[in-house]
Amino acid sequence: MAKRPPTIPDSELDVIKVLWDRGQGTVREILETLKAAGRLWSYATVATLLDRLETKGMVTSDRSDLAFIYRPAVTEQEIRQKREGSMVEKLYQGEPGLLVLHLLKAHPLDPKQANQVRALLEEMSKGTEKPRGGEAPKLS
Amino acid sequence: MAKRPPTIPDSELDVIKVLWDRGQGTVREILETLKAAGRLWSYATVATLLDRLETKGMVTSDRSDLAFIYRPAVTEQEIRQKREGSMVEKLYQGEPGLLVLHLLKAHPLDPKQANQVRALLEEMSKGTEKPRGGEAPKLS
DNA sequence: GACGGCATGGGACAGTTGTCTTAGGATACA
DNA sequence: TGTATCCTAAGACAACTGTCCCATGCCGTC
Repeated sequence: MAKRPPTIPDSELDVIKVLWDRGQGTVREILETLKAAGRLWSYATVATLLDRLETKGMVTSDRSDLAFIYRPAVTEQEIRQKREGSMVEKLYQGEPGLLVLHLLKAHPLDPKQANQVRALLEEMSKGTEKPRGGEAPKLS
Repeated sequence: MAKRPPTIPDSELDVIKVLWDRGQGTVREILETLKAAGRLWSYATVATLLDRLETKGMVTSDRSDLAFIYRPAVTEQEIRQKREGSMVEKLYQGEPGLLVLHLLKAHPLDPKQANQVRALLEEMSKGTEKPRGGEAPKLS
């Protein structure tokens, strides 16, 4: 039956995002933050989601006097990476370039971002022009 | 209870992708195509997935002498669009540009695609060169 | 006109997600 | 010390996913 690898469904994502933002938090703090953002969940719901995140190893908790304090155990970058990866693989034949193209066509960028993208491309092509420029493309 | 809006989970995606490729197909044809691609499912599994896709309105079927013939009722573009949209919203604060940037940083494009992207940007900026400053900075 | 195939319809079943209720322990303030 | 609070633990429950089994029906062939 090979358990499926752990994923972060949307509701859990909402929760861990709060942790990414604030660094840590108790159930109640997270609940309030979410409430402020329009996500009106019950206390128990948030607790359950944190629990599930913990069993998946996505957050850690440690007990303080009063309540458990949760902290993210994975970074937003990692999750983005993973999601992008699976999206590219599933819908773009494993070609990130296709996704980029598709995104650009579907939603024109505002000029500032367009420039950032251009700059990035510039830099990349510089790096690749005379290959082996020592990319260090590690950026997790 | 508010039924959740219909989504296409991964396994169904695998099935509808075959339909996008070949235009249409019977259960058996799809099964064989998938098998060739390494997805070894039972006949019943494929049938179930098609069934679910149909109740979601993602494919249509019509009976021929022998077997049902299925056809996609949504395009790959639409699904991509939807997935991109929710990804951008959930992980990139609704800013497609951020996703693009992130993708480029994480996976350097091969030169050909880089050029395509550049060209696209060029074209876009031509269209938007002296735009109205009104970006519509709507981001909830 | 009985048999072997392939098809459909229906259901099964465990694991995941979305959300919450409730019971029971610790805290805290009157 | 009693009562209001807040916390955790446990688990409920329906919908969705991933995968399949089986009963029953149509069809062509021997």
